[in-house]
Amino acid sequence: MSKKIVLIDGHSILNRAFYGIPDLTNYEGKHTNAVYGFLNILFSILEQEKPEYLAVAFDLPAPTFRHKMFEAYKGTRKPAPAEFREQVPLMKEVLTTMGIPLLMKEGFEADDLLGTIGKRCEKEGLEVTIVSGDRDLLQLATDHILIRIPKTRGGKTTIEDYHTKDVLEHYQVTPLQIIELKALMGDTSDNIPGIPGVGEKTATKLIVEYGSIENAYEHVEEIKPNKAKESLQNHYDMAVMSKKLATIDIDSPVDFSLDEAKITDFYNEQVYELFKRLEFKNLLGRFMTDAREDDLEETFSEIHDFAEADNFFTDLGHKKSEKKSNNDEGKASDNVDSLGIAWLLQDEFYGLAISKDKEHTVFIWAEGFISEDYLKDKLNSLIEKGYQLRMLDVKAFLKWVPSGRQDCFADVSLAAYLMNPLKSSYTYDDLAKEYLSMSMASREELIGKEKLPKAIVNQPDKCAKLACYEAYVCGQVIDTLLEKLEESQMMKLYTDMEMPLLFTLNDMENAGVKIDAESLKEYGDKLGIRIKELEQIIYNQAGEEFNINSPKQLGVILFEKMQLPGGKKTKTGYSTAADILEKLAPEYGIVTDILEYRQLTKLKSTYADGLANYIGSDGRIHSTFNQTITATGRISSTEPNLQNIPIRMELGRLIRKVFIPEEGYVFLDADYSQIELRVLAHLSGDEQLIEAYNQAQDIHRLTASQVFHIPFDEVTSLQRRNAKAVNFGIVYGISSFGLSQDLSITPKEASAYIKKYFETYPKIKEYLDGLVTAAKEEGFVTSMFHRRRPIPELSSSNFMQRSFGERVAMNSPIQGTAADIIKIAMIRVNQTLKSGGFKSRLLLQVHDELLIETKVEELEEVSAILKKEMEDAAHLAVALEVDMHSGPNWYEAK
DNA sequence: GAGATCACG
DNA sequence: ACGTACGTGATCTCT
Repeated sequence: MSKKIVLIDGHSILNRAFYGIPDLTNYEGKHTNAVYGFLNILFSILEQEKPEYLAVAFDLPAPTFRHKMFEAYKGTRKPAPAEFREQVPLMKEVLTTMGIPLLMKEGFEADDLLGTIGKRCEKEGLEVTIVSGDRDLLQLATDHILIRIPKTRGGKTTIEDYHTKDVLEHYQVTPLQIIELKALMGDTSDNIPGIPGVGEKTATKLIVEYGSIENAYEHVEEIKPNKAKESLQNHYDMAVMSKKLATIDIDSPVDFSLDEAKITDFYNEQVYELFKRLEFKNLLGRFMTDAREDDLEETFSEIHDFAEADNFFTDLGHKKSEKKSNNDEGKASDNVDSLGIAWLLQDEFYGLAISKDKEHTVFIWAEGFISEDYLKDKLNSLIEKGYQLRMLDVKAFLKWVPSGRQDCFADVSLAAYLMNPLKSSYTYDDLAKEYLSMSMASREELIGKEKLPKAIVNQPDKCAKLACYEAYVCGQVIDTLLEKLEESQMMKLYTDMEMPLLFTLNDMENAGVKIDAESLKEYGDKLGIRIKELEQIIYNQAGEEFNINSPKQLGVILFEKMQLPGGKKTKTGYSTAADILEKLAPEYGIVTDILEYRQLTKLKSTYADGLANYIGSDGRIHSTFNQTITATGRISSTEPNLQNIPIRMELGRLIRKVFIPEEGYVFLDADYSQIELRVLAHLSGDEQLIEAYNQAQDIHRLTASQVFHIPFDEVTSLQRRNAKAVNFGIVYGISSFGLSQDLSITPKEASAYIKKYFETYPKIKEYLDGLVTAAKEEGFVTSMFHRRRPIPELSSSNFMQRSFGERVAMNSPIQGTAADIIKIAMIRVNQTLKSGGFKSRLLLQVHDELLIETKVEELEEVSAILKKEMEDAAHLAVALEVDMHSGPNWYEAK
C-alpha cells in the first residue's frame, strides 16, 4: 500500500472551526475556539487516515499576484473579527510546537502551495488528502488526491469527501472544470468577480455543454437564454481574469521536503504547557499518552476478599488513633486526616474507592462477605474517628450513607463551583487538570459511553479504576481549591454557606412534598377533555388535521395555508411563539384556540401527567435541588422542577391545590418582597431609593411618582406599570430595546424612561456603570458575599456578546446577593427547626420563597422563626420585608 | 441532540 | 450596524 500525506488548508479550516465552535476563552481571556476546533478536526482526520506525512499551509500576508489583481478590481477583503485574527498566530505556534511543518511562501496563497505540493506528492506515488473548507480546492481532485471538506454543525463535524468521481457526481463536471464553473459564477468569498447574471445553474449548463469557457465563447452565438449570451459577450475580459483567479497554481517554486513532514510523536513538554495554558483538557488527554498520569494506576489496587477489606479498615482505624495520641502531646490537632471517596452505585451498589494519600488508593468490591451494609458501617466509623471524607457530591453520599456530621465532609464540586460556576459539570479529570495540573483518563476514555450496570459486567477493572481516579482527585484537590477560595475571599462562602446548605437541601429532598394524587388525576382528565375539544375546533378551522404541537406544521398552516400576516421569524421557519400569536388573536379565532390548546397541553404534559410520574411510594414528590448549576448562585430544582409550578394564570395556579401538607400540618409560605430591588438599593447606596423603601409604600407607584414628578396619589395605573417594568429592567441590566419590547413602546420612548430613572436615582447609574467597568478589568463580578461570576463575554468584539456581558455584569451581583441571602435564611431556619425539636420541616425554596410544612400546634412559633430568620438573614440599608401566608395547600398559602 | 416553546423567580 | 432583557428545567418535534 502506498504511503499517505495529509495537507491542510490552515486558514480555511481555522475559519471553519471558528464559526463552528462556540466561543471559548481560557483564564487569560484569550480566545481559543478556532484553535480548539482545528485540532479536533486534525485529530479526527489523522485517526481516520493514519497518514505517514502531514503539513499545514498558510497564506503569507504579502500581496500576491492574484490579490493585486483583485484589489485593483474591488478593494480589500473585509477584515475577520479580532477574535479570529488573534488565533492565527496562536494556531501557528501550536502547530510548530507540535512539530508539524507550516507551508508558507511569500507571494503564494495556501491554495497554490496545496496544489503544488499535492500534485508533486501524487507524482511520487503517494496518496494525497487535502483538507479545506474551500470548494475551490475541488479542482485538484484526482483518483489519488482526495479533497475533504469538513462541516461543523452544532459541535458535530461531518466531512464531505471528493475524488474525481465524487466531483462528477455532485457538480456534473470534472475537477478541472470546477475552475470554469467558479470563473463563470464568481465567488465573493474568494474575490472572483465572475460573469454578472450567471449563477450556478447557468454556469453548470454552459460547462456541461461546451466543456470550457473558451469553447463557450467560440459558440457564444448559440447560447440561450439571451441574457446569458449578452452578459458573456459584454464581459469577456472579466471571464479571462476570473479564470486566472480561480485557477490554483500547481507548479509554484516552493521547497518541500517530505522528510520534514513525517509525522512523529506530537508530544513534548512545550505542547503540554501550551495546551495547559489554552485549557485544552480533552486534547491533552487525547493524544499525550506520555504526559498522562499512567503511573498513577500502579498505586491503585482492588480488594475482593473480606479479610483483606477488614484489615484495610482496621489499619485505617489504628493509624488515626496513633496520630491522635501524638497530637495530644503536641499542639492542637488542626490537621485532620482525610480520605478521598468515590463509589459505584446505580440501582445497585457495586463498590467503594478510598484514597488514603498519593500512593494508596483502593477499590473495595461489594461482593461475598463484603456487604453494602458492612461498608456503610465502616464508613460511619471512619467518620466517627474524625476522618474528613472528601468527595464530589456529599449530598448524593448522604442519600446512601445518612450522616449528620457536617464537620466531617468536604465537597469538591461545591468548592470548584464557587471558583467557577460556569462549568456544566465538575468531573475528576477536569479538576485534576485545572487544579493539580495532572492529565488523566476521563470517564469516557475509561469505560466509553457504556452505562454503569452494564459497564460493571463488561469491564469491571476499568470501573474500579474510574472510582480510584475520582477518589484520588477528591483526596488531593480540595487543599488547592480551598487555597484558591481563600485567595478569592470565598472561604466563608464555602464553609458557612454552601457546605451547610448541602445538608439543608438534603433534608428538604428527603422530606419531599405530599401530593393529592387523586385530585391531580382529576385535574389532568379535565384538561384532557378540553384538549380533545380544542383539537377538533382547530382542525375544523384549518380544514385539515395536523400536529398542533409542531411549530413547523403549525407555521405552515397559519402563515401559508391560511395566509395570516406576520410570517417569518426564525432560521427554521415561522415563529409561532405566544407573543406573536397574541397579536393575531383578536382577528383570528383559530389563534385564540391554539393559544388555549398550548396552555392546556403544557399544563397536562408537564404538570398534571408530569408530576404524577414523580409521586413516590410515600405519596410525596422528592425533587432534587442542585447547588452547582446556576451562574449566579441560585439553586435549581430537577426531577421534577418544583420551582416553576404555575401561578400567574388561574387555571395553572389551581395545580397548587394538589400540593398538600401531612395530616395535622399546614403549609406556611413566605416570600421576600422585591428582594432584588432592595439589594440594589443597598449595593448602590442610592439615598432616594433607600428612602423610598424606608417609607415602606408601594415601591412601583413611588418610583413612578419620583420619576415622573407627580404626587404619589396621582400616579395612574399605566404609570405604575411602566415604573414596574423599568424596575425589573434595571435588575436585568437595562437596555432600551429590551424595555421597549416589554412595554410595547418604541426604543426611543424606553430610552427616555431609563434616562429619567437614572436622573432620579443617580447612584444606581453610577453603581451599574461601575460594575461593568470593574468587570471588564477583572473579568468577573461578585455578590455582596464575594460570590464570583466570571464574564468572558465582556472581552468579545461581537457587539451582541459584549452587550450580553454588560447586562450580566449588572444583573449577577444583584441576583447573586439575593440568592446568598435566602441561602443564609434556609440554613438558619432548618437549623432552628431541627435543634428546637420542631416537627415542622422546610420543604421547598423558589428563589425568593420558602415553603414549610408546619405542625398545626407549632404554627405560631414557626411563623415567627421563619419571618425572623428571613428578615435577619442580611442587614441591608433597607429592611428585608417578608410576606407570609398559611393554608391547607400551596394554592391557599400563597 | 438541538431548537422551539413555555412554566417559574 | 449589530439585535436583547437576567436566571432556570421539561416537553415536544424532528434531524
